[in-house]
Amino acid sequence: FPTTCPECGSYALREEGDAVRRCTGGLICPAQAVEKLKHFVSRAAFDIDGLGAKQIEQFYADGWITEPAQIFTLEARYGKGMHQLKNREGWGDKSARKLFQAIENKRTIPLSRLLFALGIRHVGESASKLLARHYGTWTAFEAAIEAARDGVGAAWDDLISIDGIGKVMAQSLVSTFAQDAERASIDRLVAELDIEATVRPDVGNSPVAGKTVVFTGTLEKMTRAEAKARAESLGAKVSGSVSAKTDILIAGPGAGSKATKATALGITILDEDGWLDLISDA
DNA sequence: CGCTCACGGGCGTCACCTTT
DNA sequence: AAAGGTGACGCCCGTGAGCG
Repeated sequence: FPTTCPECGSYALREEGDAVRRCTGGLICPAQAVEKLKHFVSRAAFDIDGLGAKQIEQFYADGWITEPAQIFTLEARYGKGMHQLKNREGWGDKSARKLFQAIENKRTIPLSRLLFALGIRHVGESASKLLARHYGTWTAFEAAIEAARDGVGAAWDDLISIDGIGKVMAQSLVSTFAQDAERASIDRLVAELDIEATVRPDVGNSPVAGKTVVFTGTLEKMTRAEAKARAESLGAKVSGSVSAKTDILIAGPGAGSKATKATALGITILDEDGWLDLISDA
């Protein structure tokens, strides 16, 4: 990407000696803006079919999409007329229609995905789920972050009381929402969306409630994402790495170092069927 | 029909945040 | 301070859609 940031004259990240400095240009930094957009459409975020890193770079370069909210106004702006999407090189009528449909499909989005998609420092997929579960709705979340702005008081204490959220992450959230330009961009996005509230899972008599589980290898009866969602809905914590705190490793064919480590640590290892048996009563 | 790209599935590393 | 875990990488592969 040829353009450099007018603030730092460089790309989003640069190294100075041992330190990695982060451009503070925010939204006026093209390198950051395009990376944020790529993150926005990535798998665990909005996951819009037909809109990947490559397309984002092109749309950004042409000024068609410069911030997330503009994804949702793309059809209104380029669905018809002289300069419409289906006339672009590499695009035909079919792919254009599919993209517009894929975008419409994601206009309704779970709160946790939206939070992750915002690309706030330190707030990844896991932290986004914690926040969504804690606050439930966008309205509640937004109000809480604003109320926590000064880093003191009940809202701040409540925020850092969430298991897995510390001061660094809390500060990152608060300062993002305190930046006017950033905040305005988020508001424009939210205005385009229908955000689904998060319901706390009813753990009930789940055999795996409170257990930490790790998946490795290939699952044959479900996808990773399905398996993870199922485990979480049963109150299990799904981690990506094996440690002494792991309760169960579910290992499919092709399992590698995680299975070795789990064996060394004496952790219960189940195959996919064993896992399905375990959770079948729940 | 060849090519490019999206996409899903996987592996591992490592800095660094949170918890103990 | 160490342990535990997350987040963000980079890398691999195979498959399938669809443009040209």
